[in-house]
Order: sequence, then structure tokens, then C-alpha cells
Amino acid sequence: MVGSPNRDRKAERREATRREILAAAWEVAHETGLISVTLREIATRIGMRPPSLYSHFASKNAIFDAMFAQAWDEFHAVLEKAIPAFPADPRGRLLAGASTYFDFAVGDLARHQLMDMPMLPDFTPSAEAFQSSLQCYGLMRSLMDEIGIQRQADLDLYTALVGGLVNQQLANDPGGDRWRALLPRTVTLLADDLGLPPSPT
Amino acid sequence: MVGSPNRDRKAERREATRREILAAAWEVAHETGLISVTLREIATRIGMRPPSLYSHFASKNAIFDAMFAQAWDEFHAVLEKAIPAFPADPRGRLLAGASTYFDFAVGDLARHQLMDMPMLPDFTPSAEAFQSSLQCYGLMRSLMDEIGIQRQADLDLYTALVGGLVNQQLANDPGGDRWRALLPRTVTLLADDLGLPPSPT
DNA sequence: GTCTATACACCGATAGAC
DNA sequence: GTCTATCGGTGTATAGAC
Repeated sequence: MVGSPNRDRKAERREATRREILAAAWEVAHETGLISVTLREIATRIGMRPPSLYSHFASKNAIFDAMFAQAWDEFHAVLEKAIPAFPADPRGRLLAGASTYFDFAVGDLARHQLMDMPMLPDFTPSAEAFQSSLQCYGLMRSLMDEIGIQRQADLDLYTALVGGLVNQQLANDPGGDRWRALLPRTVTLLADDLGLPPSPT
Repeated sequence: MVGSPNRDRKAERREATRREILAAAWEVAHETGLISVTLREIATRIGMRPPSLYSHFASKNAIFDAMFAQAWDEFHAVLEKAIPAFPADPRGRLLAGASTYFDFAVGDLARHQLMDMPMLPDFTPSAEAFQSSLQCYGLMRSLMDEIGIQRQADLDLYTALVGGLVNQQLANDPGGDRWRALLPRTVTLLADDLGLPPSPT
């Protein structure tokens, strides 16, 4: 009976409801902040009663967990899709990678807080959800590896500097480009320090 | 009657209670996180009932407001006290300033979140409290001015890079020094970019 | 100024009918 | 799978006695 049309339809419907719940949760997070997400509000938005959510998620934190994985998977997809269009030279690739991350992070404050900040007191990503972030980090590291950057300290510095620009942009000039404009300069600083060959003119 | 001993004692006692409340609030913030600070918990720690706090603060946010000002005033004092011991050369001063800020920020996560992150959904610092942060920023800017750094973009870059190291340190290696160790290198990058003269050997 | 008592609005989660 | 009803708990804030 496995794989029968009946079974597929049921599973599809179930998955659709799950997606609907998560979409509503993101909606609330965008409008009122991550910590203000409540089961009541999620349920209301999709025309359900709060207890019904428990048929699809074991707890509120399970919803956050799914959102966490979703966010990292999304960035993984964005990065993978963007890489083929990256320039060939190391400096160009470094800037393209930084820009891709910057724009993704700045594009959604709630998502960035969930992915990169410990904002929810009682939430810790499950091992499965954490896998999504590790997979993403692996892709980033392979990209850096091509450029010739392997040392942990160099990777740490790279993530800190780009992340610093992201945070200032979100905290002090949301929607603007005051720190976004400093990204090329920052990447050049780093490229010089790492001794990357000059870009082809 | 103004300034009579009786009056002074009363005002002193009142101020002491205020300080006690704030100290308890910080204690809770350190142990359970900023968002988990509740009037109940504050009151319990100082042997009071929650409603009694309203004799000293108009609301919970008024407590956060006082904490916000307190934190910035504290950093102002720390910075002012540290400056006389700073090296004379520009590069040395730049690193000393960055180190002072880094150590202060990393030394207290809750304080850093209150000062530099928008973590509390319904809290916005009052104009008076914000003055404390502006005064502190003014001191920092005058320090940078001596070194010859005046352009807004340069100041923005400086704060973003140092802040990026702070955030990574707190998020990924609390208590350690993985990003702390990258501070001199980062400041050197920046000093080179700004064309600061080499340090005296 | 501090207390007791309480109002009021939330929250996450569970039990059990349908 | 969704519902109603409800439990047990959280929180801020106010009223009024002392």
C-alpha cells in the first residue's frame, strides 16, 4: 500500500499545513519580532485554534526549530545558486561571497536573529536543525578554500568583519546602505592582509 | 528647609533603595537573560513585594531605562579612566581604545545587549537616558579626532569591525579569546588603511 | 513606603468530544 | 485532525489598608 495515491495525498496535505504554519510564524516574526511569536497568533492567522497546532508540531520550540533549519537551508540554496555567477578571481569571489551573505542577512532581521543570535531564552536548535547550519558552513568553507583561505583564524576574521557590518546596518540604519557601502572596502582590507593577488583589470 | 539634614537622609535612603533595585535587576539579567527579568524576581531578591517597586520606578521599562543610562555612564567612566594610560602614538591609541571597548562589552553579555542591541520589544531609551550614550560617543569621537580620524565612514568602519569581533566572541566563544586574539590584527588592518604613521619601535 | 489583595491579559500545553 | 474547555502558570499594574 506504500506509495498509493491515497497515501500521497494525505502526506501532501499534511506537509502543506506544516508549511502554512511556518509561513504564518514567519509573518508574525516579521511584524512583531521573534520573541513575540505566539501559538495563538499563528493559529489565528491560518484560521485554526491554538491546540490544533500540536497535531503538527510537538511544541512551540519545535516550530522555532523548523524555522531555524528552514532559514539555513534557504541561505544554502541562495549561495549555491549565486556561486556560478561569481567572478573567477579570488578578490572578486571573496567580495561576492560577502555580499551574498550580507544581503541575505540584512534582508530579514527576524531570520538573522534566529540564525545568528541567541535571542530566544529557551530555544536551542536540535541536532537535525543544526545540521542545516553545518552544511551551509561547509559550503562557505569550500568556497574560501578555492580562494586559498584555510586557516581558522582567517575564516574567523572574515565572518567577524562581515558580520559586524551586518549588525551595524541592521541596528543603526535599517533599510539604508550606510554600512553596506563599506563592504568592498572591508573586503579589500582583508584581501590585502591575506595576500590575495590583485584583481585583473 | 531645603538641604536640612532630615531631608538629606530621606533622599539618601530613597536613592539607596533605587540602587538596590537596579543591582537586583542586573543580577537577574546576568543569570537568566535580559528578557527574563521580571518585577517578581527583582522584588524577591531584595525582600520586597512586586507592587512596592512602583514607589521607586514608574514601570518596568523605567527600570530598563535607568539600567541603560547606568551602563553607558559606566563605560564613560571606564574609558575616561583608561585614557591617561593609553600610548601616545596613534596606532597604540587606536588599539587601546578598541581593547577597552572590547573588554567592556564582552565582560557583560546582558549589558551589551541592552546597550548595543534592540533586544527588548517594548523598550526604547528615553531622551535623558539616550543622552548618556551620546556623551559616551562624544568622548570616543574626540579620542579618534586626536588620532586624525574624523570622517564618518572611517568611524563607522571602526565601530563595525570591533563590534563584529565582540559579537562573534560572545556568540561563539563566550569566556574564551578566539576573537579577542584577532583584535590587534584587525586594528592594524584599519590603521594601514587610514594611513596612520608606524608605531615607534 | 510597604504591604495585601486583586484585576486583567496573556502564555504554553493537555484532555477529551466529535 | 480539529475542535471546546480548561489547567496552571506567567507577567505588569492598580486600589486601598496600614
